[in-house]
Amino acid sequence: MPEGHTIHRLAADYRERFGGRAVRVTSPQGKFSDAAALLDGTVLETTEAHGKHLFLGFGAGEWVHIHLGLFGKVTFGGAPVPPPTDTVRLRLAHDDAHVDLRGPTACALVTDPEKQAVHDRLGPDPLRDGDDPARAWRRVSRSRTTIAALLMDQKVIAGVGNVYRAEVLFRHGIDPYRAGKDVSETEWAAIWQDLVTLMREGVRTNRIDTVRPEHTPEAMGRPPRVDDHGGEVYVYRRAHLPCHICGGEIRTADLAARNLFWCPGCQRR
DNA sequence: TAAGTATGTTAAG
DNA sequence: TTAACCTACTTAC
Repeated sequence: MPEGHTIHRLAADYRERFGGRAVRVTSPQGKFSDAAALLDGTVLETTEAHGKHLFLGFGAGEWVHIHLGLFGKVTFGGAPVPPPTDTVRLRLAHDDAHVDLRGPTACALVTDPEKQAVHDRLGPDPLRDGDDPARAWRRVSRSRTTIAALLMDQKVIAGVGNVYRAEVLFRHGIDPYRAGKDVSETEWAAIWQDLVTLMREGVRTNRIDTVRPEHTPEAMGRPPRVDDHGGEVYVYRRAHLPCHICGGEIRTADLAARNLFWCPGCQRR
């Protein structure tokens, strides 16, 4: 379930479990077999995440560039290593553990310059120390595109997906259809800082929780949420349900082929 | 068994 | 704007 927090968490998990060790590299499904053969038996030196892109560094300028897309999944497991199922694109293993990658949009061996080209086309990432929100602000403040679309544009800001997009706009009371140029610099600074906090928490817990303590089901005497997407949220996938704060009906719409959710009562144009 | 859905992206028209 | 790609799970028939 991949937004940026998932990928940063994966970078840490791959590094912790396989970093600094020689690993067996295979591609049971076959689409990565040639590259897997080249890497087999070499040491995983480092890992890195930028937005939703994951890089596994095998030294000598050899990187595996992974993008999970909508369906990709990574599962870690221990030893003994079980026989792989036929959808495993990439398996790393050593004597104590293994990890399987299934269904990624991208899994390719790339060089340093090719990796750099990926960084160059991504905007600043709230989860990368030192990334500059002003770079994103320059684009947002000059754009007639909606803030909802801009938050999903990885060239503008890297790592935000459909859940963080909907939730951060709700938390700041901003209507998703407001144009970027009509968002104030103060509002943008607050959105960025909030994303830093929310996404760091997401890396820690491996899920997306955006509801403030005073609005949780327990605090408000509501029944627990039924939806199974993992975290506690205000509007994501809550179409036609009452808003936790104003009680009005949460709306949903298609925006650039993705589901948008917002509360017209709490979010202002 | 088939259809529908999902926290994503790219390329073609 | 649409289709294509990748997987797994749920629901309908």
